Amino acid sequence: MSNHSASTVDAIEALHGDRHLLERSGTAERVAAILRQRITEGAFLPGTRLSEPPISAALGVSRNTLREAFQLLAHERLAVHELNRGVFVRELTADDICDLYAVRRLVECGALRRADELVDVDLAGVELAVADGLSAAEAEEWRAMGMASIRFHQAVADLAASERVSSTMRQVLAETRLFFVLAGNTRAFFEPYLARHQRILRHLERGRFDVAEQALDRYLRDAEKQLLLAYRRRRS
Amino acid sequence: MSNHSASTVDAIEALHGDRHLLERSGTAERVAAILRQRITEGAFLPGTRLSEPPISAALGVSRNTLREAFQLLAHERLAVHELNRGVFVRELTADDICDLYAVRRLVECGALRRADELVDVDLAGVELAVADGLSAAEAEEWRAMGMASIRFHQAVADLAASERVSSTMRQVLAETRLFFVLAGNTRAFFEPYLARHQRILRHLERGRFDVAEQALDRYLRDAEKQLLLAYRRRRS
DNA sequence: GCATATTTGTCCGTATGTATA
DNA sequence: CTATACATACGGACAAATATG
Repeated sequence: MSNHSASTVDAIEALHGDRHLLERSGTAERVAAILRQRITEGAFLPGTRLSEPPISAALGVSRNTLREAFQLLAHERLAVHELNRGVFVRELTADDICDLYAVRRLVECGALRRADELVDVDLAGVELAVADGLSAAEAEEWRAMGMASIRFHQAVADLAASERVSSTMRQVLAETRLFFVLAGNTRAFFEPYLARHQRILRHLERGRFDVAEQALDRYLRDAEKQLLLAYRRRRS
Repeated sequence: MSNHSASTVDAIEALHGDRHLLERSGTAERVAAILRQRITEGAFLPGTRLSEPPISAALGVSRNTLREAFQLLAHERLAVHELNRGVFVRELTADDICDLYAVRRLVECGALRRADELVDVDLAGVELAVADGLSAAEAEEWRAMGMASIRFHQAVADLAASERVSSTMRQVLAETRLFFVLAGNTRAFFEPYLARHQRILRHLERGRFDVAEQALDRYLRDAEKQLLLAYRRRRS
């Protein structure tokens, strides 16, 4: 037997999905990556102004390149740009939550429908994401589990085997991360979804894409409700 | 020899006439708007390098601002950015056509499905786009008719009443315009779709969103086939 | 409501690295 | 291999808009 386990092979295989991260190597993209992480970690809270002078000084880049990075974040909707006022970390409204989940239902369920009419569908990415979610749950690493959940949904969208569908999904999921800081990256928020990930995967493995689609649709509607609840609770 | 053909030089020269569009706020976006139009008109052909020095000189903006505009175009996929090489007008492959139409089926049909579960759906936008298409056809303005067709599909996506769905559709349709220059903005290309726009609208007006969705799906599959044909013909 | 300080928007000059003839 | 053209990134400058006391 080879010293590469099945999951290792899968992990290497799944790296193909990360190739889009390597294509960019400009400074602006690297700066954007740093800020992106800080924002999704909650270090820069929603509404915070991202001021040019201190940040460019702190990161050691010029204002010009920093502004390019800001533009990338604004395009991802993680930040908003107000003319002559600067860029701010996006503040979410209840409407944003509804809108975002409407798009996710449209794209993710649509991806499954599209995958259903393809001849060759590779479920390795989905299986890996579910396995990672289980490991994270056993280790009680709730933040890692949130990331595994993100990967699950990205993998589902990737089943459509369309570069543009995957790219749209990446954009939408980047925004979804903003909700996680809202929900606090807690166990109570993520754990209930583990079983549903597994159930959807089982449907897919049996080739029942239509059943999987319905399960995914219900899943997303429930997640939306729960997030709206957390949102209102925080507001009061 | 430079990779700027004589017609490319002419296209850059003609930019001097666009300087009057630069008067309002958001210079980078205004520059992007000009280049966007020039690209979709076919003034800058696919594969053309968008060189910083001549364009910034012709439009009277700095290279910094121009680079911001390039980034916007790259994000819309109208241009591609290659590190340390510059930005080029996107060259389309047959795979791009298939991928693009797969996304359009997913988004547009998904939007109709979403609209079906909304209580209040306003068809005014769709009706207007169809009417404009008819006027353009009677006046035999085939380029105007292409624009009306774009508006029709955007209006269909807007029925989902989701800011993000509409935004995704705008992105996809911007790319679709690249195909029009490929198909040559001709009567033969656009005219057959007029009747189908009307038929889809009639289904919507009768509240038969499911029937409209099927008609739209067939419409998009046919359009894809025709475009692939035009693509291969041009290649030979 | 006004004067001041800060910040953004935009431009320029330049040094360095990279690709191509 | 060299030379040229170009993109990348920096730092400084100034006007205009905005925020602050």
